Parts: sequence; C-alpha cells; structure tokens
Amino acid sequence: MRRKVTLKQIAKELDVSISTVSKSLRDSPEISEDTRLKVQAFAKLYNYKPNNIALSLKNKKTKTIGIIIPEIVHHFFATVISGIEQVANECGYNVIVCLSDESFDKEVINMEMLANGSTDGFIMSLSKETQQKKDFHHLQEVINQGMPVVLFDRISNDILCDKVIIDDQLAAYEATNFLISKGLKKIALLTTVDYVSVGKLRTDGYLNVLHDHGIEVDENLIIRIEDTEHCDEKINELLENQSIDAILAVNELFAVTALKLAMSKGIKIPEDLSVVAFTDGIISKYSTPTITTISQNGIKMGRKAAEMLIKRLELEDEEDEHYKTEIIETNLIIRESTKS
Amino acid sequence: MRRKVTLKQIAKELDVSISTVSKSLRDSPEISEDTRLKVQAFAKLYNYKPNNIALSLKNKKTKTIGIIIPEIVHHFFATVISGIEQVANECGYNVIVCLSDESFDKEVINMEMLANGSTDGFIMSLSKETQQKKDFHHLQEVINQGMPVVLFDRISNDILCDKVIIDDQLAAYEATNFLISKGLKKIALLTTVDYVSVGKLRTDGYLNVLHDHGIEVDENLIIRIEDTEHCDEKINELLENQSIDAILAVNELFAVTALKLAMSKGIKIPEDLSVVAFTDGIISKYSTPTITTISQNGIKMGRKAAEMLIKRLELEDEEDEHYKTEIIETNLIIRESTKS
DNA sequence: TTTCAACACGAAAACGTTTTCGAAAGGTTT
DNA sequence: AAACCTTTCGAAAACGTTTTCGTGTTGAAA
Repeated sequence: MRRKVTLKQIAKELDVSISTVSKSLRDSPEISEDTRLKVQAFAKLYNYKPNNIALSLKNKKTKTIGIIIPEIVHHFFATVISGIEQVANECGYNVIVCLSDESFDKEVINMEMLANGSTDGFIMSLSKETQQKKDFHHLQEVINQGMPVVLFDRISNDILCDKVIIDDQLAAYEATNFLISKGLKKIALLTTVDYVSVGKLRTDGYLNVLHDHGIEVDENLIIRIEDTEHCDEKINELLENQSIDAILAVNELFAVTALKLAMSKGIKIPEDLSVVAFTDGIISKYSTPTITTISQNGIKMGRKAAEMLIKRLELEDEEDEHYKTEIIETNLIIRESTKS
Repeated sequence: MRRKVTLKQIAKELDVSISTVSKSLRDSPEISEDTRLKVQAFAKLYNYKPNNIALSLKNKKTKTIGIIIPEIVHHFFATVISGIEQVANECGYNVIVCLSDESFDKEVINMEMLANGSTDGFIMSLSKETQQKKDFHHLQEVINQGMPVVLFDRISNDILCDKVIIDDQLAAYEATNFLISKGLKKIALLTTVDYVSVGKLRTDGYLNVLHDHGIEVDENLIIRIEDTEHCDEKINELLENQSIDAILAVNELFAVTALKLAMSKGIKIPEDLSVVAFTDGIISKYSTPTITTISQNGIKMGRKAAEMLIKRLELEDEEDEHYKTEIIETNLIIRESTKS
C-alpha cells in the first residue's frame, strides 16, 4: 500500500525545501530550470496531487456545493441534481447531497453540518415541514454568514436570496385554459394542502382561470390531498360523487392514480375524462394512456440554480445583494389523456 | 454579516490562549470551572461550531463518502443513494455524489478528484464504458492508497474489494421458471449487450433454466439492445416475426415498451403474452397493466454498501483484507402482466 | 525556610498547502 | 576593492483545529 505523497516527503527526498517543491510544481520563475524539472519529474513519478482539504483550509474555499432536498427518489429532484451536477462539473465544483426527508429537523441538522466549512454555498428546496412551520432561521443564519443560497421549486418569499422556479400559477392557468378550450367545464383539481408553496400557486392559477371564464368554482371539485396514503380514497370519492369532465393534478402520482381508478370504473380516457398533470416525469410518459403534462424541466432548473450560485461565489465579495428570481418556462406536452 | 467565529477570536476576546478555549469547550479537567463556563457561555453566544475542514486536515478523516454512479435519473440508482444516505446520516457521514454519465473518462476524473482528500472511501457502480474497456486502474490506485471501495450492482471480478449485488443469475432463473410453470414455452429475452455485467448474468440465468427444462434455446428470441434509441425498433421486429408466449426483460423500460407495442397490435396482456421485468421501479407499479417484477431493493443495497464501507473505515488499519460480497435477496412481485 | 504536589494555563507542533519576504551566492559595474 | 543587482532558494506565516508538554503559581508538608 502506497500512501499519498506530500510536498514534505518530496522535499525531504530531494533535499530541498517545501517552498521550492511547491514553487517548482506551480512553474514559478523563481526556481531554476534544473531543480524545477527535477522536482516535476519526481512528482509525476510518485503521482503527486495536492491535497484538497489542505487547499480548502488555505483558500477558505471548498469548491463544493451543498444540495439539500426533501427526497431523491423523486424523478423531478433527481433531474435537478443532474442539472446542478452538469454545470458544477464544468466549473470544477463537487456536489454534496443531503436529504431532509421532508423533516424540518433533518433539514436544519444537515444545513448546520455543511455550513461549518464543508461547502461554499447551498442549493435547496424546502421540506414540507419547513414550509408549514415557516421557520427559516437556519437559512437566515447561513445567509448572514455570507454563504450564498439558491432556492428552487419549493421556495419562500420570506427568505432573501436567489431563486429558480417555474411560474406555477401561470402554468396552472394555461393548462386549465387548454381544458376549457376543448369545451370542458367541470374541471376537478387534485392538489396538496396549501402550505406547500407550489400547491398553493397552482391552485390559485386554477381558480383564476375559472373566474376569468365566468365559471363558478365548485369547492367539491377541489381535492386537497395531504399524504399519499389517502390518495386513492379521496379520488375515489370524487369520481363516485361528482360528474366531471376533466382533472388537473399537481403531480403525476395523483394523475395516474385518478386515471387508473377512472378506467376501472369504465370511464373512457380521454373521451369521458381528460387528465392533465404537472411534472413531466417517467410515469406520464409510460402510463397507458400516456398523460398530457406541464413540463417542469428539472435539468434546466438545476443548471440555472448552479449557474446563479457559482456566479455569486466567484463574484467574491462584490456583494451585489441584488437577488434575482429566475423563471423557467414550462410547456404543455400533449399526449393521449386529453382530447385532441 | 457576521462571519463564523473561530477559536482564535474567542481566545483574543476573552484574553486567554487558544488551547484554553479548545480545552474548555471539550470539557477538559485541566481548566478551572470558572474559565470553562466563561468560555462555554461566550462560545454559545456566538454560536461557535468547529470548522470541519480544519478537523478533517487534523484528523485525516473527512467523514464523507464518495458515491460515483452512472446516472442519477434512474429510479434504481436514486433508491441506492437514498439507502446510503440513511446509514451515512446515522453514522455522522456526509455523501458527495458524482455522475459518470456512463463515461470512463468522467469516472476517472471524478474519482481522482475525490481521492485527493475529499472522501474517506467510495461506493460506486461501474459505467458501461468502464465495463467494456475493463480498465480499472483508477479503482486499483485508490484501493492501493488504502481507501476502501464498495462496488454495487455493476461490479467486476477483476477488482478486489467489498461488493453488494443481487443474485442476477438466480433471479433470472426463478423468474423464467415462474413463466414456465404457467405453461409458457416460447419465452423471449430482452437484454443488454454482454459487457454489462448484470445483463450477462441475467442472460445466463435465462439460458440455464431453459436448459434444465429441456427447452431448446432459440437465438431469435434473445434480443440484445445496445441503446434505448433502437429499443422500439428491435422489439417491434420481435413481435412481428416471432410468436411468443412471454417476455423476460432485464429492465423496466424494455418491458413497458414491449407491453405498449404488443397492446397496440391487439395482443392481450396477460392472456396472449406475459411480461416479467427486472427492477421494481415506478414504471411497473403505475403502468397499465401493472408489471410483474423482480424487486431489486435499492434502499437495502445502499444501506448494506454504506454499512460495509463504514465498518471498514472505523476498523482503522485492521487490514482485514478479507473482502466480502453481500447478496441482497430479490422477490418476484406478481402483478397484472402475468397470468395467475 | 525549603521542597514538592496540585492546579491552571500557555507555547508549540502537527495536518498540507501557498506565498511573502529575507538572504546567500555569484556576477557586474564603478 | 566597494557597491549593487540578479538568481535561486529557504524560513516562516497563515488557514483552524487538537494535543502534548512545559511552566508558573499556590498551598501544604517537612
């Protein structure tokens, strides 16, 4: 077993000082070509690579980005990580991933853990519990210490920092509008409880478009689902008790569940019922029938978030303080679950 | 903006030495209760937390695990990460994730990057290109330096280290056997090219069970799919030209594609055609009909891999050198795509 | 009064870098 | 021969910890 070689060892071996070795390897003109070449050859032979930890300590920069998300087993979040990793890689950064499991406490612990020197900045999406509690002291703390933070998707207006989102409200508006344009009137909404920021916004978009078309809002058609557990039950209830033309779901899971339940009742898709879902993930693409979705380009969100963070990191202490919120455009991807 | 406070600053502020501060915070008996309490109060007030980088440098331990996988936008890999993260978290470790994008070069670069002090060990699954080239010098290098490595799923026998896999061959055997037990004879296999280790093993299991039942192997029924691009095309060819009773697919994607193509041709599932797939992911659960799968418990694999790595890390230099290969059991999850 | 132990604390090294500054050696100019 | 410049290198500080060892003070025992 050959342990990693350090400057000190090279110096000792060649009988020169550590400074000479360091300078030689960085091609300093201070060093004569003789010794420079000698050191470089030796270093190459022993495959010397500077120790990242020592560099981090010296430069006070780790070149790593901390990512904190609620879940990784979620296609959307996985795509965002993928996007972040792409630009991080291009810029010589590493990413260190922590999962909050939708828990406030885990989010805080992870953040404090990483904030103690492990990362230069954060990219994160808030856990449900954090959004519910509206307690952002851990974020504020980190921001106060001068570490940049970029929030995406699940954000809060109470936190001053860069953000990347889609225009949830507009997307919901347009998707619902699409359904209305097909002559559908009784449109149900499958959404989450209101404290989830995106759920709330999507609900607002839905309400607005109904209002703009003079369609009366029927509260019975708005199903707020707290946990995935009671998803089936609540949707079943809707299908049994209400006659509806279409469904707008705030995620794929609700959509595919509704779709399967409807089909099992003999309801024809899209003839009797149209379905549109947020998040263009795996399920929509491979379900039968395939589902019309609002694409939420995770890769692009991730890339954008990483770009914003790195830009701020390399800006040094310019202290722009001028935080931006980037909106990633969405597209309606029309598939088999809606009438053409 | 209040930057992070250090021992030195506290020392200066309280007019004591750095050592005194450090010892006070670690409750050393060397320090009088007076100063100890004073220092602790001050530290708490200024929310002092030791700097991880400095600790890493001193202890020569980073308490982070490097994960290198081909892709993250793959449900299976996402679940493995999730499993790793669980035990890592329990043991006070962080995980730093790098993606190889199935590229040998990226795998090497990422590995060298992380090996220079950033992590204490690695958990990884080989990229396709690496498996094809059979070039493992980067892994060997790291192992020689004394960093533990745990391979999962896509492994190689040429590398001596801990491993976590499922018994791909046995699982394929049993799944095919299940199909045969339902009276099905003409069973097609949708697999990958042979250099992907798991593809090869699953193919072997398929071949063995046919042999054991005295069923002649028809090479026309074995479809080796290189890239997802020509997936449709090749499967279509199979369905057009051969009459088959069942399909065993080495992943969900092949299975759902076959399923959809078959249905579009009026073939009834499972009456006319049964389908079984490896990897119990999202697609199988939500496709219509739902797909019978061989569960490949990613969480459990991740947890096991992390446990093995951490055990070796904490073992210090015991140098067991006795590498283990853990087999995670699989289950056949019977759903609608196979006759009952 | 001397000696010794206990107590409380500080100096310094170590981890592996980079960088600033100083200095020795050699050569060149007056 | 004196003064000065250039070349080439090394010592040391710095990043933030922890830990070993040394040291000064105090009080008690001899």
